[in-house]
Amino acid sequence: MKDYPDRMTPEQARQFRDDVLNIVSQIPRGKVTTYGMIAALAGWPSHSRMVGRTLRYTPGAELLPCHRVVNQEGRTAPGWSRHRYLLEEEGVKFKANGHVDMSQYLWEPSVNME
DNA sequence: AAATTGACGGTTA
DNA sequence: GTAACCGCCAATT
Repeated sequence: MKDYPDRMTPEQARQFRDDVLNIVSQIPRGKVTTYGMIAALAGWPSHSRMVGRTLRYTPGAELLPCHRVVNQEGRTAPGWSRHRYLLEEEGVKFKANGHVDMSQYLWEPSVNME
């Protein structure tokens, strides 16, 4: 059963975009979060791909700590070599398999939004 | 309108 | 660890 609309209204799309950018900007230094987490916080679970899309194609995402967003596996973004470097610069350690140690660096989002 | 494409998530082998 | 699928959904072809 889909508990979501078939298609986002432009208004919802705008809201979603704003929420995503807002959430990303709140990730503390040295911590990371996941695409799915952000999507859920924005009120649209299962829109994890849209989060990545937003970060990739939204001009100004470079001003945000978008490097603190990784997938749930702890892997860095494909085709973005700097990603890992930027995280290591903040003290985030990577496991031997090249993934972020999520159990240690995953950001526990604060519940005070809306 | 149908198929393909992703800065994804999850399961199975 | 890798690889192959499947589900997801807006954008693109």
